[in-house]
Amino acid sequence: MMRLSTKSRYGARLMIDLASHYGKGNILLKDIARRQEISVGYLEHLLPPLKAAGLVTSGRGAHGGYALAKSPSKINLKDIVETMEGSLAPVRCVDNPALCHRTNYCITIDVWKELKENITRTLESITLQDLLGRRKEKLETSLIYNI
Amino acid sequence: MMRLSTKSRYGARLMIDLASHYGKGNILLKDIARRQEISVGYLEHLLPPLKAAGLVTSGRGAHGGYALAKSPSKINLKDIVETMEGSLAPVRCVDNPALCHRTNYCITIDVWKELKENITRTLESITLQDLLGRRKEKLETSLIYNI
DNA sequence: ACTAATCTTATTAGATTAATAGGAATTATA
DNA sequence: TATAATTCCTATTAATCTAATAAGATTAGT
Repeated sequence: MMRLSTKSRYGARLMIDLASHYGKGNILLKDIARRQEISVGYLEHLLPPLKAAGLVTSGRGAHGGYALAKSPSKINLKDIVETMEGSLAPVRCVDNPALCHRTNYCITIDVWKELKENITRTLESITLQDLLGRRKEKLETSLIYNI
Repeated sequence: MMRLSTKSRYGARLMIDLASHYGKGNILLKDIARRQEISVGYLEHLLPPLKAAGLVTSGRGAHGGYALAKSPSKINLKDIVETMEGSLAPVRCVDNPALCHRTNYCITIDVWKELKENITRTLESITLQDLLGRRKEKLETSLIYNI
């Protein structure tokens, strides 16, 4: 069904949460879990790859927790989704043409490549900073209309 | 992993095959299966939804087979992939916001909507006719360079 | 030492996907 | 009208992937 895994969905929310506390030191998984309604145990799976990708830093023990490794304006959704999914290719052969012996005369592979590039560009164009701005906006309009 | 199912991949190849025989009457699954290296049994699963979507017509019994319901220039990849996948939404809540109680203040849902629209536009822009043209081109350049 | 946190690995259950199999229904034609 | 060739339909299986939990090891401040 060409669906993002929950790793990506939760990963995005996790990173937005970290972004909204950027500059305030290490943030506890426990607190993120409460705010985002995701179990600590599940969050624990999301962080190692994000750390390996250089998107977050961590500290262990007391005063431990997580923080963004760089400013929210320097991290975009492509960074996050790509590390969570492993690849943005909608079809395996796009990353590894050797998988299919038809690659040489197959035209659909070119289309799937275009689709991947398009998805990549779209996600690249949205930074965590943008998302914080959007949230503020959404919150304000919902306050106006929902009270 | 945000992958297209093989239904979409095979569906695209099936439809290109039909497009390349457009106007020549009904085409046998047996022949498509041979040319595309897909089992007849599997192809049989792909066709009912394509037929329901008004993209192909079929005839049973002797002289039976399948044909495009309209010209290759009038069918695009969005038509095909959407009927094969059921939806192009990368996240369920995009099609059905009621699934998640956070929809009202969630910002990521807006991003996933944008992603869906982007994927839709990309696939819409490529018709079966375009793909036939590309194949011709690819074949010619491969003849030049691979002999 | 104690406590609170991240880190690591294993396991389970569930959902989805891919593919096959077998037979029913249909239709031109000999 | 029998036959052969085809689409159509339903069930089943096997494999893969995903989501989520659990339990303990490691680390670091107090």
